[in-house]
Amino acid sequence: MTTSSSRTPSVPGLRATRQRAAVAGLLDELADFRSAQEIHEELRRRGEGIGLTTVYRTLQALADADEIDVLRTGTGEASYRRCSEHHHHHLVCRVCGKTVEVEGPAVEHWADRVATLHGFAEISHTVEILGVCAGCRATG
Amino acid sequence: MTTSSSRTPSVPGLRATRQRAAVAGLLDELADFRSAQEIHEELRRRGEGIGLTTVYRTLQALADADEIDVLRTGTGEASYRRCSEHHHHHLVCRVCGKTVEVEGPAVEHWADRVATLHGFAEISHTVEILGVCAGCRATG
DNA sequence: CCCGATAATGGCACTCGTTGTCGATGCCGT
DNA sequence: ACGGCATCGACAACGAGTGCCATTATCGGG
Ligand SMILES: [Zn+2]
Ligand SMILES: [Zn+2]
Ligand SMILES: [Zn+2]
Ligand SMILES: [Zn+2]
Repeated sequence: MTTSSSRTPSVPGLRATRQRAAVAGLLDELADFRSAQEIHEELRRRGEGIGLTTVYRTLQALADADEIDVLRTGTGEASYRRCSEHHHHHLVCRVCGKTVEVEGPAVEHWADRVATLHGFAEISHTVEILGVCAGCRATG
Repeated sequence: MTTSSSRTPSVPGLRATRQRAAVAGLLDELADFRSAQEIHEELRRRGEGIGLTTVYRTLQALADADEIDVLRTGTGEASYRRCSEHHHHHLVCRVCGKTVEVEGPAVEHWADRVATLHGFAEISHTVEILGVCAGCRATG
C-alpha cells in the first residue's frame, strides 16, 4: 500500500498501456506470490479487459526489468510478486502462501565463499525458505 | 563410479525390474543433473528398451525415496541427480552444468533462525548457487 | 518349478502452463 | 491529425508431465 502509482518508471522502449498499468497496479496491492492465471482471473473479475497472453508477456517484461520477483512452485509453474529493489529472499508459508521478505549477510557471504573456494566466478544464487506460519498453525 | 550395484536397496512394496535398474545404474555414473527426457534418450541410445512414461515414474519414485535430488531449471523442467544421503546443496556451473555438492552450518542456522523469528515452523529450504567454473572460464 | 495375484510397463490420449502467430488496435513522436 | 510501430488478444501450437488400461513381468506360495 501507498507505493501504487510511484512505480512503473516508464521503461525506455516500452509503451504505457492500460493493460500494463492494470497488471502493475494489481501487483502493487497483492502481498503474496500469484501465478499468471490467478492475476488474469482477478483482473477479469474486476472488469479489466485483458487477454491471458498479454498478462503472461507483461509479467515476463516486468521480471526482465527486475520490477518483480519470480519463483517456481513445486509443480514448476511460475509465480510473481512485487518486491523491494534490494537483494533479498523469501520466507513462504506452504499452507496459505503468506510471504515475508528476508535478508542477511550470512547467506550471501556463505554462498560467495563456498563458490569461490571451488573456483567458480560470476556467482548468483537462489534461496527460498518454506514453513508454516503462526496463523496457519493456530487454525490447524 | 564403484557405487554401481550396492545402491537400489530393494524398497519394500517395490519390485526389482530391468528398467528400474537401468535408470538407477545410469544415474550412478552420471555426475550432473539430467532431465527425464535426457535420461530416456541415453538409455535408448544404449539399447535399453524402456518407455518414457516409465522413466518419469521411476525418477519420481527415486525422488520420493530420497535416493536422488530434484531441481527445476530456469524453464521449470525437472532435473535429477544421484546424491549423497546427508543434507547438502548444489553449486552448479551455468555453462557446462558441472555440479558440486556443498554444505555448511551457516545457511542451515540462518534459515532456521530467520524463519523461527517470523513465527514459522516445520521449516525447510532450497538453496542453489550458480556460477561459472574454472574450466569454462579458461575456455572462454 | 510352476502358477496366480498383482505390481510394473509403455503406447497413447490428454491436461495444462506457456509461447508463437498475425491481423487488428492504440500509443506517441512529428 | 497522421503514421509507424509497439502492443493486444483470440487462437493454434508446443512441450513437460500424467491418466488410462491392456499387456507383461515379478515373486511369493504351493
Ligand atoms: Zn500461513
Ligand atoms: Zn541472496
Ligand atoms: Zn563449467
Ligand atoms: Zn540446507
